[in-house]
Amino acid sequence: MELSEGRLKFIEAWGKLGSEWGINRTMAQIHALLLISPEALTTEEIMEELTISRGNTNMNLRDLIGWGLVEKQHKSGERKEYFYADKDTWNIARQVAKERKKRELDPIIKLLNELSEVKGDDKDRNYKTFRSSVKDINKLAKNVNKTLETMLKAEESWFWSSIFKIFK
Amino acid sequence: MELSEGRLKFIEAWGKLGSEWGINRTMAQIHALLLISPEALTTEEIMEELTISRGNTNMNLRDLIGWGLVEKQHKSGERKEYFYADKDTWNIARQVAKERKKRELDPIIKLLNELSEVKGDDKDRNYKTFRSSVKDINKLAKNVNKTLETMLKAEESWFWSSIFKIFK
DNA sequence: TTAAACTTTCAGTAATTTTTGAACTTTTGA
DNA sequence: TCAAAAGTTCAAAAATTACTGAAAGTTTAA
Repeated sequence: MELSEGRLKFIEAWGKLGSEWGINRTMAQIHALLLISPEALTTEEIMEELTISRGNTNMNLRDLIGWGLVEKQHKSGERKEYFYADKDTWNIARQVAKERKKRELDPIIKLLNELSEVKGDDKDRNYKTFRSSVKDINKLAKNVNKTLETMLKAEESWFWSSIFKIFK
Repeated sequence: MELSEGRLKFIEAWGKLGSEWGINRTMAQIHALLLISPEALTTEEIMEELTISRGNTNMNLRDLIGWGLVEKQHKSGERKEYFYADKDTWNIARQVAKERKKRELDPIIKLLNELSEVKGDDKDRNYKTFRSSVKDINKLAKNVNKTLETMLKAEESWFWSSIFKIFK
């Protein structure tokens, strides 16, 4: 396979994977493009490479920066902004985990705690099942949460940092 | 909070969570409803509770069965089919991991292996970055894959089964 | 074999999400 | 201070995804 074909396939696959996990396809594609680009790119270059509009490019780049996956760079003597993606897979995974935890896990734990307080009749089977399901999911969510928190500050833990070395 | 309100919030939240992770909202809501229902429910009951059409209910139930999260039940003397969800959170997580691995991870690993074969000029910076990114992601994907495989047959491993007891 | 009870399918419609592009804002250098 | 170049915004359009409902299919019992 040629490089140019490989690049296209990579971008396409990364976009598809993103959309299967609730991430905007274009955003994932821009990320993919930056991942395989040695130098930082301009908005123009991204627009052209992926044939998408200026507005779309701009918005998705901001989102990627918001996710901590891409950073703006300025070259001295130039007005233009350049965009660069961190290529360390472990950092990428870390960032994504961190963001999704904040955006999704934290709110769901908050809700589950509220739902644990629901009052009802202990003889009501609906009530018993509700309580039991909420309790179990809550427990799982809290464990995942605790694990993520530990992972996200792995440096401090000899246990996790040795586990992670296996992955690196 | 009252039970009826809690049930609605739970269903809503599960649906939202699903959609954030690339799972059809209605499918997640049906799953949520079954999770908090002590008895298996009929199509009619689900339709009514969630105010969705028969066709929608039927298709999403099939998908849930396909994901291994819901099972059909038959009550003797009755024509109707009843649907029941496994309420063990660990089984749910397991099933989801198993299915997503099969549907998404396996194909991406296949592609990454192909992309590892891309030929090019070692002096080309684009080529070098491409190779390096593909290689790193491939490594991560394979490690995740191996870990999932181990987890999915956790019973056989004293190490993982003791880790999992923490989560249960 | 018929009919009632239930399930499945899918073309058309509706809802949601994403993208465009042109107007607007900001920055910079002359 | 101005105009060119770059960056941002967002209403409307396009694309995608999900849902409905009615017709077709299946199963069961008499």
